[in-house]
Amino acid sequence: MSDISRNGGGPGGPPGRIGIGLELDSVHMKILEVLRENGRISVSALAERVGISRANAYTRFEALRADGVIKRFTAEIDHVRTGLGITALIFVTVRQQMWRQFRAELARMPEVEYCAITTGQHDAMIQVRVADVAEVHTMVTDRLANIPAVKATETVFILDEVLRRPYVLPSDRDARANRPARRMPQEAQGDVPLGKMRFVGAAEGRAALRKDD
Amino acid sequence: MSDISRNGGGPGGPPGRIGIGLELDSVHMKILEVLRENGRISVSALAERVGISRANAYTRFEALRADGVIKRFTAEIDHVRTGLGITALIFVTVRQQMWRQFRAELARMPEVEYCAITTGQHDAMIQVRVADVAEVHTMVTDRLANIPAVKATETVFILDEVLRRPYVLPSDRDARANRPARRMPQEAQGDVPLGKMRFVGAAEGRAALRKDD
DNA sequence: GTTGAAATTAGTACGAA
DNA sequence: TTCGTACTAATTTCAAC
Repeated sequence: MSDISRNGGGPGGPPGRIGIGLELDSVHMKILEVLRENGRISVSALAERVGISRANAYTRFEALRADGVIKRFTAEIDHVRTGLGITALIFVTVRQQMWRQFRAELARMPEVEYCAITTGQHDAMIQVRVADVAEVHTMVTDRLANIPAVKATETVFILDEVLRRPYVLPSDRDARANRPARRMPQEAQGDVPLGKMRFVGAAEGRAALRKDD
Repeated sequence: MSDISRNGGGPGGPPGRIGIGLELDSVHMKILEVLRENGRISVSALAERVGISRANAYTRFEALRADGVIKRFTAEIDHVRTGLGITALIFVTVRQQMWRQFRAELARMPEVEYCAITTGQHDAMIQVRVADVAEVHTMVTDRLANIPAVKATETVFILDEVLRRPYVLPSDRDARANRPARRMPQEAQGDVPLGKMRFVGAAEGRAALRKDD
């Protein structure tokens, strides 16, 4: 239970100050802005682009790393070029109180790139990358369906990945034209059909069962 | 139209050889394996871990970059720590022949981290990161719903991100116990209810409308 | 494709503002 | 805290093999 409970639970408190870690100021954010675009930039060049001294850049860089704000540095690669040109999303309905088993099985599936627990009709969404559509078929029928924790699945293919930002920062939002003021935060959490929108609420009591089966 | 049409369209041809770029051998793959875990490793250290000379590592590293196999280096950061602790998935139904407009509007939404065009009930899935649930509400009702290209949306919240691998490589799959042989690749593309599985096919003719509205 | 040596740059330590 | 500088270690580049 990382996201909603820790930050979305209460409307109070400014964003950016969660937990006991270091406070993030605008300089930290600038550093992150540079590093998301170029994760291999030298600390010297980073200091120059952010407008601080090298020593300061080293200190802050290390602090961000040590504090877990920066989780890791990675390379984005072209999956088609490596032979994994097929991407699929598999929405999984998990049997209650079998989450632990589901997680354990996930760890044994290397073709799974991403897995998130969601509200709505299904319980989890996993993203897989494989070489051809037959492998998706095999994966869903032979591997996923054989996990007792899996009650049902629904698969869709990704035809194109239109956009992938390294990650989003609060500063991006501020750069936008209309900064929306917060309003009625409670209403948005239930089933609220508003015009074209449709929110899908979580099943009863599921939220409490996430981390520990 | 990047993924399915280029690799999944025909069953022939070995994976890993798509397009006219450089051929990727096992050494290239080893390099990618290292770089996905540590995007900031020096080329010298990389050479040592892969078991090749420095000069060779530099050549291959540069080739992978120039050829686009490595698209960029980035930092993975803790979104909760930066104040964007709420993650939501918005499934969008797009009005036919308005894809170009939809893409243009997406580019103007900095809170969108990822967008993929999918088969199935909806046309696209976008992932957004914001500070609180109210912002999701505002975004869907005020911004997305006002785009003429958007016919309908369905929103779910991400309660927990269980797993995020930097990316998947074919070598991961080979490390698995049971390597599945390909079989009936055609059947997997349609609506084939098989036991617990349910494939959701694409709407008619939508595949052809992806890149160019 | 590899090795080794020169030039450059990165990382560290420490005193001053 | 942050900056500036000097010092040490490592990396990158480039040459010959």
